[in-house]
Amino acid sequence: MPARLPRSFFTRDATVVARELLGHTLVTCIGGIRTAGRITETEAYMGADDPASHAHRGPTARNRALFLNGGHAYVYVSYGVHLCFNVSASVPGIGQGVLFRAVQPLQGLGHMMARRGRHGGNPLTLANGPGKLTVALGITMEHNRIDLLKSDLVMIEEGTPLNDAHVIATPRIGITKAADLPWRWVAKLILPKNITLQPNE
DNA sequence: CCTGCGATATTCT
DNA sequence: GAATATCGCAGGC
Repeated sequence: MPARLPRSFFTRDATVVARELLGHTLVTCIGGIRTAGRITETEAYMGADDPASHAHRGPTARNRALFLNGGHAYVYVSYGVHLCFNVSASVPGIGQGVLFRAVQPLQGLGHMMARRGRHGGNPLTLANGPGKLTVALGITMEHNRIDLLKSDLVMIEEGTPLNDAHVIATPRIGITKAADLPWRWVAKLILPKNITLQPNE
């Protein structure tokens, strides 16, 4: 079993954590079922200085997890329907975090497919979005605020880091404020449909 | 292939 | 009342 990423990985700025998370492994062990995915798409939210961040206006009942020490889970309901999974970054009192937007299924494929129901048939679209990823991995609001370095339910294990040659930085998705900042990172070999490679890339 | 829209928690005006 | 860190469906081409 690979080692977990250490606390010092998560206590840095969210922009650094988001970039460095690519290639590592998001693991859940829920109901005795181990599922895992390679992290392929992340976004950084820089807290007080970032108008697109949930933490921009300070702590609330919902966003409290973002202000915990780096390495804690922040799970929230998006558009009243979907769950999104984040990890807190930086140090206690600073509301930074990283949104997980996509993973490549690695372990427990059958369980992920079952959790996704009739949409689980295609491995390429099993966990390629923030709402899909939480369903596939079995993440719920019960996992909000847990410490990913201590919990046996949700954890981040060491994988294979990606070189800059294999990573693209782009603007974040679905936001209107600070929409020009390139704080979304995507593993190049698994490109979302709205990205196209140039011939010399 | 594409575009429009419903669902509806939480926060802000 | 309006906006939002989304997804899947319906319908048109």
